[in-house]
Amino acid sequence: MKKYQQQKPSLFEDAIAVARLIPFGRVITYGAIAEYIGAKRSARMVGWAMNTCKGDATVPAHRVVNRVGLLTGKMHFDTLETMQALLEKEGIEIQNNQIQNFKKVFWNPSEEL
DNA sequence: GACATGACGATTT
DNA sequence: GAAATCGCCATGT
Repeated sequence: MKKYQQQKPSLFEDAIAVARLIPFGRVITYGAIAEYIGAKRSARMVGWAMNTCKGDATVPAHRVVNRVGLLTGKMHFDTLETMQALLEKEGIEIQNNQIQNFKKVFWNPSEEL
């Protein structure tokens, strides 16, 4: 069995849980998730969590980008265009692997959840 | 069992 | 103000 499925909620589970809550047409940063789950300095783990759950289609990892709106994790998808394509499908403008209206589409769980 | 690494971000020099 | 460094937790080797 996978270790991260432990009964005790870990940063990974929480990070994944938050990622699952990202509404359509919105994005969030690794740091925001980390901060929301109480692991401000663990933005890395959020990305790692996405990697572990990358086989899980219920986790919209494409809506998670780094703090500047850069699609840093696109290389972990099936193809390099998968992530951007999904985001554009949701009405998010992307240019040069970077979200343009990042501030507008940014989803703050503390305010909107 | 120990060492190195990984979708990042903030702090310090 | 820019560059270098630390922190964080889990996974893979």
